[in-house]
Amino acid sequence: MELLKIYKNLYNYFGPQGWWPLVAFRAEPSAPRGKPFFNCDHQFEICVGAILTQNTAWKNVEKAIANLVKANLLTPGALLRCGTKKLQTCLYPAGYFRQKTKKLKIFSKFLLENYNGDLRKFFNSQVSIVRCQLLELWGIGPETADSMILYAGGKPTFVIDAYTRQLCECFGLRFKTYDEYKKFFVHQLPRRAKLYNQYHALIIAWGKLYSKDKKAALKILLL
DNA sequence: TACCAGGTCCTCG
DNA sequence: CGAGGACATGGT
Repeated sequence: MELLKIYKNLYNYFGPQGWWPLVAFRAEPSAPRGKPFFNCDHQFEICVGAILTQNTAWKNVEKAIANLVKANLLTPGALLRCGTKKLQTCLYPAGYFRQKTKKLKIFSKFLLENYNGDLRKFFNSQVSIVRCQLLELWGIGPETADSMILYAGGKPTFVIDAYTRQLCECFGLRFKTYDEYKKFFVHQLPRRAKLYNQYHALIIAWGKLYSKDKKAALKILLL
């Protein structure tokens, strides 16, 4: 299973994937040197999206984020101050709305208390520390933490999700833990955020196809 | 009508 | 540890 070759096959088929699908703020089209440009607001939206999309279709997450925007709640301070009932109503379409309300509150509180709500400051800390801090928070597991670090922080951390495991499974590969999957990928790929970002996004595109048309999806891998 | 979607936490053996 | 269940809505 040659990961770079698979990457190329996926890239050739699906083409370059967009940056994290922002709802409230569009990413700047004229980013310098192809680097994604985002500010604190983008970063926070990405983190919120990462939590809301846990085991949930992105379509439903979009509705919830749109509600947050309309209610002017897309900052750590506003989320923390917002009443639980009101926040639950906003998050309702994303499912697990009681749990997710709690998760967003806890995450916002953490950011405010430790980084004054400044996402840039947070992600500029050492990656291993950022990851540990995220994992200590209730409601944030390894995938959500890595998504935040990669997509909001722009740091090279490979994200493993259900589709990634599914792809490995196609090659008869199965590991026990999240970290074992991660090692398998990072040991074989150049350590670059851009690559990790595209690769993960491509795997998602592939996974969605796979769920509809296994044959077509398998064919792409084996080109 | 069931089953699943870019997981995580809790409980029980 | 590891399996099994709970959490919840919306699309197919």
